[in-house]
This record gives sequence, structure tokens and C-alpha cells, in this order.
Amino acid sequence: MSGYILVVEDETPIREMITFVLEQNGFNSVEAVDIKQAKEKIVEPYPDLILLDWMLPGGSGVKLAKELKQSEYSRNIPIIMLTARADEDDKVKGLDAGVDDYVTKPFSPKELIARIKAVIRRVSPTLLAEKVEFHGLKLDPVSHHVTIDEAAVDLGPTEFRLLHFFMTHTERVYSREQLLDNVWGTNVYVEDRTVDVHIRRLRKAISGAGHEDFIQTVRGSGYRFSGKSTGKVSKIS
Amino acid sequence: MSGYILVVEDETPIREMITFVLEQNGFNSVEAVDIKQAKEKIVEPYPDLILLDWMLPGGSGVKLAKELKQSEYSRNIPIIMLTARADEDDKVKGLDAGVDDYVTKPFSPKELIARIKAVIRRVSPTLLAEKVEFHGLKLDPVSHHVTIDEAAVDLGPTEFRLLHFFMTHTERVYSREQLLDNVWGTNVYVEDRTVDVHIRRLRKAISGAGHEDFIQTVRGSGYRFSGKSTGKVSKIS
DNA sequence: CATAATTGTCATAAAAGTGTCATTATAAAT
DNA sequence: ATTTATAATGACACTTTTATGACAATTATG
Repeated sequence: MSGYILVVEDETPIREMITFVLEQNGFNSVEAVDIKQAKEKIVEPYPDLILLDWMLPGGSGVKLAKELKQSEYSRNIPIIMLTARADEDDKVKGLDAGVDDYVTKPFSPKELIARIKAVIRRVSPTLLAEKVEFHGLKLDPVSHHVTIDEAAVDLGPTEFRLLHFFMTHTERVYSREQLLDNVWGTNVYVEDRTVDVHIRRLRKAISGAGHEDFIQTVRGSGYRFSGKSTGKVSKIS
Repeated sequence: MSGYILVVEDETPIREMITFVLEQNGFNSVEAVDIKQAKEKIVEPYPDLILLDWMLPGGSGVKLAKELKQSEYSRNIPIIMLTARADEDDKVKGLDAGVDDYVTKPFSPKELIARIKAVIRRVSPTLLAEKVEFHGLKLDPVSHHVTIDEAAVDLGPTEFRLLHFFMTHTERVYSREQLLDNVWGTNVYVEDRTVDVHIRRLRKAISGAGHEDFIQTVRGSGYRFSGKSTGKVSKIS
């Protein structure tokens, strides 16, 4: 994802935690520890979103938010405020400042990402959907188009998501449980073995030029999406 | 690898943040929100490490730590405490309880992982999902890929674990019993001689460029994984 | 509303991996 | 050089794990 997110937070551990979560979710991030730095780093790269701590040294975060929202240059950058207290009062002030959303500390990665995506989806949905490519296999999240060397591949929704996940998480073994969590969603009561079936469907769908070999079975552990060969011979019926 | 970390933390956002970081770093995690749950989830799977919040509902974390360190069953599980305040007093109490290390909230992913790895490295380095390399032989626990000079090697689960153990414990003789404990797991009723067979299988799998010589037989004692030659001539059929 | 797609589950087949044992090979000791 | 203990090996039965095809239920789609 080419999306740049500016993280303005003075507490280093928290800032690093945030950037870690962001990067794991495909965002790029730029860090700023105070308002001064934030103003510098707003120029290059031009951020697609700003995560702004409520309490900042050298001036409050709201003040900065208000400023950004008033400037022609930065008016369009969505801002999500990070607030320690779930204070109603804060939110009012923030809304006043034209802030787009809030996340209350502490927050889970899921919540943070969900809110960021929600905001981005409103503003520039294309950011969330970067095309992925892997050894001639192309996937476009926007159009839901998948091609192998320009030839269209037909996938069901679940296979599509599974493939998308794999293509963005290669060279790593995932257990069936992890795949269910990541592709089906957390807290889904679906049989582990169901994954096998979808793996087969996906393999069949992308088979042809040997691409089915990308999805590799790691006995006892799960599945892996990899460009490296395994020494085994595949056969899809 | 199968490294399981039990996270005992009542605040859901923080707990999820922790498990997210853990999983992204190749650890599996099990969550517990209070002491009661923690005690239940300590049984299966048997955790390799426990992250324990200082403040917990229904009894303090230190108390649990002390308990765990006193029980024969759980004595060997390393514990890292999560404490909100960098209070010297807390640390003293914790050390008293036999805790292995501390992480002060809020913490960065880097710090958390670093401390976890430091502790695990002391106890069972095999759990660390780090790539290992030994004279052209490479093993990646995350992807489960094993290669000899870039050529893929196909291993069964047990051979994989055995090789991983050897590669993280080189230049030292292990008895069959020790190997069973470390690779198969404690309390396994398996014939000693079974190790021989797996040794052969592993040797065969990594043979080719003389790599089978890494696994050396020490008559009367067991086996050793070593880069130094023995002067003997190997022959794998 | 009818038809087509998609999905989750099963039952069954097919693989792959495992532990033992009997036999042969080796090394150490007498 | 024998004897004796220990290890290597191949075979094999058995277990565990995966692949697959079929099916019913559910959800889109026209």
C-alpha cells in the first residue's frame, strides 16, 4: 500500500507500537514526536492520514489539528486523534477542530486499523487497494480481477480473499486456524478442514502454468505461499 | 515454531496489541484475562513463556507468579511481568517471586520482542523463529524452508524439528534420551532406538554435498551436530 | 422467483510420516 | 583375531494428516 501515515506521538514506545501495527498492515509511516516535527514531516511525503496524539509537548494536539484543518495545504488530510481519556469533552473539542475520528488509548490493533481504513475509505478508497503481483500472478483488489500472465482467473469471494492474503503474506507458514482468523475473520465457527477445501479450490483455479505450486502444504503445520520450489511434484486433478 | 506464549492481561486492547505483536514475530499466543483463566490455559498447550500483567482482577499478578514458580509443574516456564509503573518496589517483589524479567508499560514492540527473545534464548533457543545457517545449510522456522546451497530439502515434521534442534545446538553431544526430550517432547514413551532411525532419515535428506557428515555418531554417548570432520568416511545409501 | 454461484461439511481415498524390529555392519575390547 | 557391544539400515505395519469429490444449504443474480 502506498498510503503514508504520519504518526504524531511523543511517547516513543506507543509511537513505535503504532508504526509497527501500521507497517504490518501494509501502510507506510512517518514519525513525529512533537508539533514542530509534525509540521516539518507533513511536507514530504504528503501524508494520506495523520494519527495525532491529544497531549503533546509544546502545544496540544487539538491546536495542531485545528491549524491543519484551516490551512488550504493540509485541509484534506484526514486526522484521527489518539486520546488517553474517553472524555466526552475532548471529543467535542476535537469535532470542533474538524477531526475525522478518534481512537481511545489503549487500543487494539484491530480497532486502530479498522478506524484508519474507515476514514481512508471515505476519502481515497483507492489507497486501500493496491495491486499485488507475484511471479506473473496479478491481483487487483479494486476490480477484483485476478490474472495469470494476462489470462483472467475466476475466483469465488473466499478464494479471492484467501489468495489476497497469501499474496500479501508470502514465504511463511500459516496454520489453518490462522488462515481462518485472517481470511474468514476472527471468531468464526468454521471447521479447520474447510480450509483444505478452499485451498484445493484455489489451487485448481490458479493451476495451469504451475502456479498451483505456490500454495504449498507444510505437513503438520499448515500452508505456505511461496515462490520457491519444494522438490515435490504436484498434480492437480 | 510451536512456541506458545501465554498472555495474561485483563485489558483487552492491550492484550490484543500484545498478541498481535507476538504473532507477527512468529510466536503463537494464548490469551487469558484473569488468574482463573490463566491457570486453565497453562495446561494445554503448555506455554513456553508467560507474559503476566502486574495488576490483575481477582488477585495480583505477582501472587500468580510466585505460585507458578513454586509448583513443580510450572517452575520452568519463564515469566515476564508487565508493569505499568517503573516502580523499583515492584521489581523487588517480582524478583522475589522468581520472575525472569520485566517490561514496563507502555512498551514498544521492539522492546517486548527483545526481552522475550532474551529470555527464551536462555531457555530454549529453538523456539526463536530466527533463520539458522550452518555451512550452507539453511533453515527458516517461519516458512519451514530448508535449503542446502539454495536447493530445497524436503523434511518430515520430526526431521525438521530434529534438524532445527541440532542447528541451534551444535558442537555438543546429545544422548538419545536428551534428543527425545528436546525434539519429541518430554514424557514421550518412545523407544530410544527410534532416534537412530530418524537420524538416518535426516542424514539421508541432507546428504549430497557431504552435509550428512554434520550429524556425527558418538559411540556410546549419542549424536553430535558439528562442522568439524571426524576423519571417518561416510556413506549414505 | 428461478437459476446459478458459492460455501461449509462429510466421507473416503491417498499420502506422508512414524515407531519397531530383525538383520547387517562397525567399532571397541579382550 | 574373536568376541561383544553399539549403530546403521531396510522393511513394514500403523497412524496421522491431507486431498478430493459430492452434497445440501445458503446467498447472489437476473
